[in-house]
Amino acid sequence: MGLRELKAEQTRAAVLDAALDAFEERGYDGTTMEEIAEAAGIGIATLYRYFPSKDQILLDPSTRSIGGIARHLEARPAGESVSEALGHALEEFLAEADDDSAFHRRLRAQLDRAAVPRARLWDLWHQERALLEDAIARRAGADPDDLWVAVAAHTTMMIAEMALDYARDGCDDAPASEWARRVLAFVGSDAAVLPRLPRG
Amino acid sequence: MGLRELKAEQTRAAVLDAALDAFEERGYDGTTMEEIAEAAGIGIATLYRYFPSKDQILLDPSTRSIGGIARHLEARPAGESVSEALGHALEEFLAEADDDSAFHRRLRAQLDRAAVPRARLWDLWHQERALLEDAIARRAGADPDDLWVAVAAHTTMMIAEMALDYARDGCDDAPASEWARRVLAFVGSDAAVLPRLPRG
DNA sequence: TGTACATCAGTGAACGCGCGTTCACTGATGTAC
DNA sequence: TGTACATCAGTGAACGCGCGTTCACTGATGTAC
Repeated sequence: MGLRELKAEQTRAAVLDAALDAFEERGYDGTTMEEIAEAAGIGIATLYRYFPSKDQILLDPSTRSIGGIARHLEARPAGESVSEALGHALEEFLAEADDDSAFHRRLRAQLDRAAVPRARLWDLWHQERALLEDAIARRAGADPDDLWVAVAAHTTMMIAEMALDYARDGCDDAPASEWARRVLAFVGSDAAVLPRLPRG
Repeated sequence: MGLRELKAEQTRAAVLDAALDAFEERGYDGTTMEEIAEAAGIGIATLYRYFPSKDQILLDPSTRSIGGIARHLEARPAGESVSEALGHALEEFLAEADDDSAFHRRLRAQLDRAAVPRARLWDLWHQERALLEDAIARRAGADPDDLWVAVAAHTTMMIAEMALDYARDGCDDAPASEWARRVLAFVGSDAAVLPRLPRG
């Protein structure tokens, strides 16, 4: 890595640091791009060179990790069934989240508080699910439009989302993968409480 | 209803009409509040008197119908099990959506295209789910923080979301309740493809 | 039924604000020879 | 190793834009008597 790239990385990190501090202190909407630039020690034009919009500052790590579950699924050995491979992919994805730095968690907390970035994050989750559907269909040799494929992807993402939520805010310190196990115990068992539609 | 309220309703409807036309023609971001006001035949200050922000124009019907599933659940007879009552509540909620006017569908299509309103809509879904959790817990006499309650609410909302999505964009003209049945066949059966976590 | 007053929708111009863009430029870093 | 040139990060001021707010005001509708 040349000196230029090194300095660019440093500048990028300085912006993230400055922005996070400012957001935590004054909130996302209460912080201007000018203030972020000043705190990061760069000019406003430079800031926009690194991040094309304010929300991209918060979304930077999320954007980089898009497609994670699908990639994990594709990396699983061919011998595993779809369920097994999906379980391992989910496990690995959640383990990554558990390993996330405190910095990532702080970013994520700010993400949840600001409407526009949150909308973008949801868009990313939607993309993640679409990628997962493709990966499931490929592994199963099924049509990506098969309903069971969509259901499998939706369910997996729902479990992932609940596991991450509870690992972050839940009542004990269990890691996300443990929460996924607990959730799954209620989804996949005979004791599951599902809506029972009338006139079956 | 007095003359004042009547005129207010008319004005509100005129704004929604004008805004929807404009959004469909030039997009949400490509339409200014001034243009909407002019097309609705009112002043800009009046427009802000009716809708405190641009996104609230698109969210108006969604905001009014918040808490629908939970209300349906609470209206079910006490004799029904949680699963049965949840099934009926879901069915009734989806039937309402199927009955929605073409106008509502057009609004919803624009909602899906604009980031900020979409974020607000997701917030509303989140609230809807929280209300449903409370309603489920009350009916079952359970603690609202029980994990099975959250799982039941999440799953129900997931099914509702998928059913509405497929009813809107799906490959055939089946109503949302029919799509819910199809989805449920993959969630609640032995054939369900769920992630199987390792080291159970 | 009429009168006097209260209430409130409607008005449009002016404004503050911050996002994101653009510009012509400087100077540091990288590279070719 | 030095020189000449290319590349590109960084700059800051100025700007366009549209959202949402505020203001003092008009006039229609509602109500008390």
